[in-house]
Amino acid sequence: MPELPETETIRRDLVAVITGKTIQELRVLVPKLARPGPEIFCLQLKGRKIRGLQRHGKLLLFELGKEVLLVHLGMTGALIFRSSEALPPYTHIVFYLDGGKLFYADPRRFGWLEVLPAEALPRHPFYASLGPDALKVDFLEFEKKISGHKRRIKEVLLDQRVLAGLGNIYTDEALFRAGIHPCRRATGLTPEEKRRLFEAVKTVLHRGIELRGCSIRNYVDGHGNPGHFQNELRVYGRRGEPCFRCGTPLLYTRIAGRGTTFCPSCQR
DNA sequence: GACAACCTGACC
DNA sequence: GGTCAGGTTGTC
Repeated sequence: MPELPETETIRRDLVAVITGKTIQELRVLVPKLARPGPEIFCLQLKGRKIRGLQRHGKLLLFELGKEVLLVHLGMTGALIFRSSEALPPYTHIVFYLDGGKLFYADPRRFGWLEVLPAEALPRHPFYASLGPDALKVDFLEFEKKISGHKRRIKEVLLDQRVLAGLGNIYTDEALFRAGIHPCRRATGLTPEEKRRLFEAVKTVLHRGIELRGCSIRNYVDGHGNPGHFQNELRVYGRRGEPCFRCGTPLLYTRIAGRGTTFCPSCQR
């Protein structure tokens, strides 16, 4: 579900309503999602004040003073703030704050939440493996990170160790806008193509945030409402349909285990 | 690299 | 019944 723009939309929604609030009580309904385990999870979080909410790639970081809470939304995770009791479907964890509730809902349960001491964050295996945030890199760093890989460019863009935040939708959309075939080797991209790709990545991510995320299936923002980027998709989910630019039927293939849609004529 | 695994649901 | 799905990890 959530790539960088969806995660950022949720972050902005939540910052406005939970900053300064205290976790008074919590309920864990699906133990395996609460790391390192449900007991420690509750013990460490109860009574903590939410000082801030950061994001790195697709990862959310709740700043709680001595502790930090990491939340990865996986494929279908959602964080929904409500003042009413109404439990969203597939709610697995509930945070009772002073003035509202924060629900973690996730039909497929691929997401996870983990509490750890703030000083241990730099050694956290997942956090430490992440490359720079895709929205924050400048061109020089972008070029440095994606160059030198023999792999196909789509694989490289999806690799969170290279850049953090791009997922399947925004990768396909960026490659289309840059006019680059997803099977091209990263090594073989010309400086001009890298520049176009950099600009395309920034454009789709910013536009995704502007439209509050892409709700094709499950995604909802921090208040449970869908986003609108799905109305601006040019290739993702359009296999077999005519390219908006040249009319050629869009092709579908599989790269790094992910469905990939592209225009064989516009993307070279 | 390709593929299965973790899960549940939607769609043909 | 089979296929596919905004992610990540671990195995041949």
